[in-house]
Amino acid sequence: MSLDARSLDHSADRIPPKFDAAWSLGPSRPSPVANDGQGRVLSFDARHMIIDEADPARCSYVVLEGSVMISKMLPDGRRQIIELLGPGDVFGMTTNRVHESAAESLGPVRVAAYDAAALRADQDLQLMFAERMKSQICALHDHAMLLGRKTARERVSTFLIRLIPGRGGGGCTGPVGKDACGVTVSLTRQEIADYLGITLETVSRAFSQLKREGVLSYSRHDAVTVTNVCRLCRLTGAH
Amino acid sequence: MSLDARSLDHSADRIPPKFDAAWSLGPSRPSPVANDGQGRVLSFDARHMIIDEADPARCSYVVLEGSVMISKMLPDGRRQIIELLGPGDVFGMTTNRVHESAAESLGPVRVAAYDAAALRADQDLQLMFAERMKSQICALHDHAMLLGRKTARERVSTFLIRLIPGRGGGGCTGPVGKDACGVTVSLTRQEIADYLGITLETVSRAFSQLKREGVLSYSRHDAVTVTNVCRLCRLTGAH
DNA sequence: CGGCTAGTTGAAGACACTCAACGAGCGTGG
DNA sequence: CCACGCTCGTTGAGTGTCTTCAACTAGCCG
Repeated sequence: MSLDARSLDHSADRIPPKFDAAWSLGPSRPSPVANDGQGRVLSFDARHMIIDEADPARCSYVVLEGSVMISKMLPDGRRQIIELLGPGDVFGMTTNRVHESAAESLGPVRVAAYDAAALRADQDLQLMFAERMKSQICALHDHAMLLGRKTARERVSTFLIRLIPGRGGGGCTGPVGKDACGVTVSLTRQEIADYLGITLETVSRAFSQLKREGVLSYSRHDAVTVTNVCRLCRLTGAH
Repeated sequence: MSLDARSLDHSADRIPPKFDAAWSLGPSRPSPVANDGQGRVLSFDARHMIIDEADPARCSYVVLEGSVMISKMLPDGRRQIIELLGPGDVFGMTTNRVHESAAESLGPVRVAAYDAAALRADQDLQLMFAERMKSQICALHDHAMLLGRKTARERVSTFLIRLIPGRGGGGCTGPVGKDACGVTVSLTRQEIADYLGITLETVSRAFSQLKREGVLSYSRHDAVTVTNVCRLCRLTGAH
């Protein structure tokens, strides 16, 4: 069994949006987004700030390849990672003059940037943005539930389930044969913590506990095997 | 000084979206949304379920008048209120066959319902939906920060500041003369708690503490005077 | 090998939760 | 009219989960 989720065949446009695990993948296939030349294509290395908080708002972006994380900071340094985005997802939209959240590449990434004029001119592009915003709003709703009401253990379980394409969601088919699955965790413990609204120690403890209980196994930090997906699913609080 | 925020002159389309306090108002002015007859206008009493979780997805909605709250439940009964919406805001969009969150009227409310075909046919409507989704995504980002990283006291302070139009946000002008303001709290303590991701007791304690410290004063539960808006603002964690 | 980063684990403490009692306000009905 | 029940809010006491602080380990690179 592969430890690398990227070997699984699923494209961003077929997965129900709120369980889209595209951002968990390593180097990813090009997104289905048509780029008719109006959008400037930009490439960034890993951990590069694409948008800083309070940057003047010039463009909206589409992720073409790779993963992007959206975050916000409080003046005293507390950080919240708001969204984890994969190919097809959009970011940088604002009704304000400035961006209200930062965007950073998780790995090497390619994005397309569209200024307001380009967007206004292309109706297909507008529709695509609208569709994506809908799915991302669903994901944000789910995440608000996680942040507001779930325990640390449930948060970490939910996080891990989201890494497994097609599982844990409404359209989950249930276990198919041996119910194990390998996933690549491309975030540090600190980043997972900032995403889940807990501390890195709590994340670490939750991982260790799940490992001790036989739900997970791993030797490398970033290559985790979920031994029993259904059991993990029952720990998310959603079922 | 009035205890009723509705007396203040501000329309939904001029307020920066993430600090839009339209949902804090009582009976509200009609929204600027053009209703060209394609959308069915629906009216509901207070505390009426407009959408149940897992309802088949038929329409997208625009709030015309009144306030709507969007929420999700876990199977064990834990609830999270995800969004509080006012005139101009949209809800019910989904890429799925079913709605993934519930919508309930806070007071008497009028909404316009558009099915997919109506939306596809009207480009202005699409644009309006897209613009609103942008602002609501910003609000969801802000709220994720609140839920993930703020203390109970900061959450309640943020909640109260959001009730005050034009204050607490980026475009905050600072105190103008005597820095007091009356607001109408049209949610129960339980609802505030479910919105802020804490318990009703914690909400109550936070209110009491702020009152004891002289930041707030109130005799009725739903009519609160913020005695010193700037001081409250400094308690939100955002400044 | 030393220094650095990332992760794990332990001990102690704080913040919010749970459970419970009590009080205020309101509508109903005797 | 007042008693009653009901809902909603407040407050207290005790508990628990998660945080904080700190020590320690593993892996990596010069």
